[in-house]
Amino acid sequence: MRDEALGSLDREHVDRQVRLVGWVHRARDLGSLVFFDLRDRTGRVQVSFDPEWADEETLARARALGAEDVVRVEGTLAARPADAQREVGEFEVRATRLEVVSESEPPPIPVYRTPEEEAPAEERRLRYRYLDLRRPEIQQNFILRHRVGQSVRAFLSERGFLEIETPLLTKRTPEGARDYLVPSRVHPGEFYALPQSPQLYKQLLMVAGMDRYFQIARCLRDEDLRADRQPEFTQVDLEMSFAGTEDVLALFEGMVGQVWREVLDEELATPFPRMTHEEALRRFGTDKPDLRIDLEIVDLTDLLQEADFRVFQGTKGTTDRIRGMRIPGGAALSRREIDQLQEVAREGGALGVLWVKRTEEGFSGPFSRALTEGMDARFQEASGMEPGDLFVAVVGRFRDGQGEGPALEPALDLLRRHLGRAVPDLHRAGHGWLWVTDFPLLEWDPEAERWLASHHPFTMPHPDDRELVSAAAAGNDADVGRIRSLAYDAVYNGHEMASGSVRIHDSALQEEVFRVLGIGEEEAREKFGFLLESFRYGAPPHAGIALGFDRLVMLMAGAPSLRDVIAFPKTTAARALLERAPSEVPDAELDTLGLVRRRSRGDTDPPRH
RNA sequence: GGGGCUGUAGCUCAGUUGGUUAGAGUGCCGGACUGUCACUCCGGAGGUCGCGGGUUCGAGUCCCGUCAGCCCCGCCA
Repeated sequence: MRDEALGSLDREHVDRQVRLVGWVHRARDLGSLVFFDLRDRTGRVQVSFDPEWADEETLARARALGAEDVVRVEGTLAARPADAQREVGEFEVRATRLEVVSESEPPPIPVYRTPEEEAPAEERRLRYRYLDLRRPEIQQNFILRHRVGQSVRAFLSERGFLEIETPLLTKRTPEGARDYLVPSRVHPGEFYALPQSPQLYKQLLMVAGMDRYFQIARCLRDEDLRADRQPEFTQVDLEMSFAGTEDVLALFEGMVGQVWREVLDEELATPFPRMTHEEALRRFGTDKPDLRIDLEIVDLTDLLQEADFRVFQGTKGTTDRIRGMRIPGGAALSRREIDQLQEVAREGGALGVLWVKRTEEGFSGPFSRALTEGMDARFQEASGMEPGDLFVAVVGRFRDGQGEGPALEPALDLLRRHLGRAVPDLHRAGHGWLWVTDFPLLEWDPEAERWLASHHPFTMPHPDDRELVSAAAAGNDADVGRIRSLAYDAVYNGHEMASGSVRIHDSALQEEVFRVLGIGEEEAREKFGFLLESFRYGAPPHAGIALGFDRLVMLMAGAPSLRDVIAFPKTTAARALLERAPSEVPDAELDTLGLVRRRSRGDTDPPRH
């Protein structure tokens, strides 16, 4: 049908006959002259009709063209004058033939937009997704996505990883996110679950001797959505035998490094910086710090609780802390901007934020009263405050303290990110990759009133904390919260991008961890008996990681939402607007599945659109 | 489950203190136009003001409910 894709046209084709196909992007009808831009995924080229080379019938057909018609043209490729190459590029086709291959009704949402025109409402874009996806800008995202995927595949294949698919119809996940359930027709009343991740299968593949596995795997979780969360998403999932933390981290850095080199043509600095979970919380207030922001938390409790200032003195004899940040250049913030910080701090669970400015005249602001003579010099030394700086502090309970109620790390995290945006020069460009290691093995779930695995129940405890595990398994849970694990996260620009761990491959240790988790023998056998059983027959030590593929592509593409890098995404309410899912099914079908429909009260009609 | 924002022509939006026939740009239809590239110019059609109820002499505008989309909290081992 065609000689070339539009993006393949080059100087070699000038003065030659070409046959091209594509969509009518935008038409300009000048009477005897007609121009339009022909578009396909690879590019755009102007097609021109002039009585000099086109007959009247062809001209008439060109005048009748509408946006998004699919057409085939034949003509001579011509170079265009350099001063006229705006928009449509270097070449034009002087068309002698024009054939409408497939006519388009006026599209409900435009594919071509002027630079100033806002994009159609997202609802419209999703309803007519096949039109939305024709937009060259969004096609770029999918080209990028493809290239990242290919780069990852090649990298892992070259290093001996086998790509192996794992089941979509599987068993319920006992903990964690809500499962999507699929009723079994053959076994009425029983359900498959769609996998939240291939976690158990990839460990079984290690026991199966596959040595190194990867999969660009779909994962499904029935949880509420966000801009960076979809119910079905894709992970680059991998697992390696006879490997520990260092092997996984080095491999991952190599993989991301190759992606950056091949797709973005940039060299990433490796190895990535590392910090422990404890350090990340202490210095940045979060387990996924954005290292591009040049702000760091300091603890000034010992100094400031000696000041003549009631809020500070109130921390004496408690485990409450006074922590804050020096904001270089922050004194330039307006009163209104500083007032806004109260809101930010409250959002993070603090009662408010105390602040002090240092100007050439000295300290000013709410806690300057605490900085009496002597104290001011010590504060300045401890904080490093220069003229023009601002210091913000919150007072209360932090994670490392005792007592009830929310901890204040999130308040400092929010303040840090807010101020990183608000104050000029605190936010560096670049790629802030980093490893966070030694996550706690368990975290307390106040609702369930028990300890839950913070990564998953098969995570290897940190070797230095083995005794704490044994103690906790024996019933002494005083230090349960302090047990660290061999779990690690890769963080990129403040986003959690990948998460993994060294796994337990020893039945005795696994049983101990289950006991700490309050999972009985019976329960463990019922829930993951098949995995535990496999460990009895020679399980290799193994470790792995999973990378959020959509999220990585989103950030690489500079897209504001996962929806811009997933071809057919769901709405915030987990609906598919194009094909209209979920939808009701006839009672007969439910009957086959052994299901009975029960409607909520007052809900008498199927959802409309 | 909770909070916030949005919903007016195919699309993007304006619409004052509640007041006559709800507007603009673009797209669409018709006409003119020999180098456009956001072509230009002339004319025309096009409205369930998301939906339901209420207040009012009168509602796009005020109130209540509801649906949908988006952002956030909870949730996401």
